[in-house]
Amino acid sequence: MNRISILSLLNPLSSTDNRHNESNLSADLKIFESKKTELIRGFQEDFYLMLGNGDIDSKKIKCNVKRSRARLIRILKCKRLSFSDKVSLTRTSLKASQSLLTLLSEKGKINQLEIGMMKNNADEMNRSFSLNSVNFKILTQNSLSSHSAECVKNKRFPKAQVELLKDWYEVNKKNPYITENDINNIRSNTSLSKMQIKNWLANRRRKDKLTKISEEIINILN
Amino acid sequence: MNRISILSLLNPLSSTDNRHNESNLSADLKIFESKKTELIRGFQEDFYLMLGNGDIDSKKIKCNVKRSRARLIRILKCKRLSFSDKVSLTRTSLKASQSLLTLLSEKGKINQLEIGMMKNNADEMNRSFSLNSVNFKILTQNSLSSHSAECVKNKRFPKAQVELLKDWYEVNKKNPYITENDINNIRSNTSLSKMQIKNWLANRRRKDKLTKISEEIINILN
DNA sequence: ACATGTAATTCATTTACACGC
DNA sequence: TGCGTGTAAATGAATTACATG
Repeated sequence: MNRISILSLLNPLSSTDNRHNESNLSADLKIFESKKTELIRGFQEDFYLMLGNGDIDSKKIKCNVKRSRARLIRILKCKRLSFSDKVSLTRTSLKASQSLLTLLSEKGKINQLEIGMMKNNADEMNRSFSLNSVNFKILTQNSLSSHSAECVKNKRFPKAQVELLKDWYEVNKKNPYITENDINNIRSNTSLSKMQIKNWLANRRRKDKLTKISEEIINILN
Repeated sequence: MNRISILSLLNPLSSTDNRHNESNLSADLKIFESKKTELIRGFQEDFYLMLGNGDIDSKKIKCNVKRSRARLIRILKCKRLSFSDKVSLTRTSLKASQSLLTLLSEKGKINQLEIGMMKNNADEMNRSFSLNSVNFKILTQNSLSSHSAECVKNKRFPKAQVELLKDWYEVNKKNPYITENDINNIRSNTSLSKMQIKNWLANRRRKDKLTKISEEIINILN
């Protein structure tokens, strides 16, 4: 995922899409351009808000992300936009989010974050789009949420971190009880606490067990 | 799914499980028997309540089903019960529900109903058991719910009826617009109204369309 | 530290219905 | 009327957290 240039974000009118460089803009093209400007202006405002003075907590970030998401969805609802225009706007939005977050991170405003929509497999992407709305959300980490008193619990772990846990479980299926060593290993690669790793594994073992039991029940009932 | 005999339901003490016909009942066996009696007594009470005077509306049925479900779950929590005992009790419970509902139907108290748990494929059954609780619920039909002012909407269609709709859609995928004739055909085999069938198909067509669109987006974004 | 019960939350999906063509 | 589309409401499986023994 390429980042959008900070410059073009801060000055949306300087960012032009190559597809639309011809003169004699058609009516639809004008609409596209105005929507794109509207989109980027929104991000521009976000930039100033977020990069200004004052601390940022997970609640503010969450609000920001919700706003961005709502903005994109609202803009995509315009019937005059063609399909490929919508794709283009979605890409722009993603890039802008990514840039904003990266910048925040670089400025030391936040520690670790991920945008849920930047998923690396097509399956996930598919589901994101499946309801005709775009789900992109930010998953702030423990380090971040612990800053704020009214932090919003993020129930779901980041995809990549769950993958790590799954991998460990698959390898150690025969004896799925983790050692202190392996816990530290996972902790260093994730933002999960010791307790979270243990809970995850306990829940995972139970899941396996229940699956086995239900298979037995089915056999018996059949 | 065999029905339990009405006689044995109305007189729980006469119903004995073959497995437990030996004398010299062990302690665990006694527990099993007492739990089974408890279970059936519950249904017995339900029988009298439901078959007595007065009309039955969907709310009453829903209450009854909730109560039955809660009863079974409570009983299954007993740690002294072995796994196969639990299976046996679950079967008994299902049979009793089925019998109760059939009887109600035959008495003209209700028109059409189904117990959701009586699913015909293992996959569903698997999921029903997967959360360590037993989901059986009753799906009352339009004809039933229209009786009652405070009827509870049943959002989900019965599995089997959805299968019919899916079959029709698969066959007519090229031109998924149903004729009056086919609607009547489906109506005669289901409890669905004309509107419901049409809505279902409209929602189904949309689903297909969105899937195609999201695939395109993925291709473009990749 | 563990299994187990269960609360709280999230999410995709299912169904229903309104509006406009 | 039938249709596509937007969207509300409900459902239920799955995820995470925490308490108890």
